[in-house]
Amino acid sequence: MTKEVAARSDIIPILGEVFREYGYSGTSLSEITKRTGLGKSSLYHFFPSGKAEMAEAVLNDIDAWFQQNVFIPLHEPKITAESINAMFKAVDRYFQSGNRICLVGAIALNNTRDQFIQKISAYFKDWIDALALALNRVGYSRSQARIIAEEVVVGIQGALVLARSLNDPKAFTRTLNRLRKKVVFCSND
Amino acid sequence: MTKEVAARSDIIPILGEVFREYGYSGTSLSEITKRTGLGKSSLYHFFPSGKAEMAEAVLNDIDAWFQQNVFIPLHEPKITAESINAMFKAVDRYFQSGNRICLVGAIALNNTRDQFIQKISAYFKDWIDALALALNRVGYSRSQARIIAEEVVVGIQGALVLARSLNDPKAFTRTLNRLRKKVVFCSND
DNA sequence: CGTATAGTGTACCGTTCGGTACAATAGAAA
DNA sequence: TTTCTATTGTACCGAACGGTACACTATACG
Repeated sequence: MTKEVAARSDIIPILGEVFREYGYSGTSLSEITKRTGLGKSSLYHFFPSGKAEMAEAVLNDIDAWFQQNVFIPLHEPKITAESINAMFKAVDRYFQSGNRICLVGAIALNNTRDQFIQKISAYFKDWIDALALALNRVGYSRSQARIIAEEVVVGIQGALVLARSLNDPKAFTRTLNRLRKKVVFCSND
Repeated sequence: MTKEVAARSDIIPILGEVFREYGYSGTSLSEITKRTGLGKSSLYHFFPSGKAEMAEAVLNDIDAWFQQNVFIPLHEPKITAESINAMFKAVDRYFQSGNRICLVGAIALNNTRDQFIQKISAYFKDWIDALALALNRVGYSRSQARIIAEEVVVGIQGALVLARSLNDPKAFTRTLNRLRKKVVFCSND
């Protein structure tokens, strides 16, 4: 019952790493067996529908992380500039200061997107909605909050692309700092 | 000599479409034969090294387009705000107002990146360099021009991710307009 | 015309793909 | 111990993969 290692939930992060590295179609089951140390039979025991179910589980895992660490905190009624600052910290931690890509965004750019379009669009919608709500509560007008929230999410995604393209994680850090300063310290645009 | 249809250069845009749709690893030769109408033997006649050479040709094609329509115009010594406006127009046309993704960015997020890293990083470096130079000539300080140039490219890439994720090309148009206004009309940040 | 080269159709190669069948094992519960 | 379920190793499947061999046709050029 109280097993030290709960297999299924333990391998999901590994699956995430692999998908991040090879993309969905580029990830083979043999690579997954290598990295997880599990044979095919075990994998199909945990994920009867195979690769698609694994990716789904990874996306759910990502969504859960963002719900807990980003979206829900932004929904707190008593929100301050510091709370929004905290979001930037969480984001920086999650994307390892630009060394980690956004799997959701990466999948969105491939044809794999069609298979996971609900989760992908929900991820970005939830993020923008939560941030817009928080910005509104912190003083921005409703429409202004929407615009800035979208700008922040766009900036984060673009910065991840650029950091990866230039092999320069600092590009992500620069963008994150720029966005944080813009949102938290001043509202003049 | 003066053939009506020069096969190799004609199919490169088709290859681009296919890679955009399926990603590099997700694109199979059989899909390519379907879309181009060419058999494997013809494909290997034009691209002896196979899929990798096709992708390389596509990336070269993209680079040539951006050199001609974006980078070189930005290097014109006599540059005006209107010239920068023209860049935004060219970008909007290329990405079909948010209905087309950036293949370079998409490849950058996959492990395929390692194979094409030089071309990918050159693409973004050239873009930012050219835009920064133009912004500098138009009145921005050198350091300010760099920062804004990066912000613009980051914004474009992020907007393409978001537009694709939300199935909402308008998100791209919104971002492009925001960036254009910020860069062209005012320099207060 | 003849000849050379550019381009193509067909059949095939070995490998890897995602996925399945099933018997064997491990471990907790009784 | 027995028993049940959770987990795994091994062997295998047909299909698709990227790529090659080679003979064939079309076309340009002398």
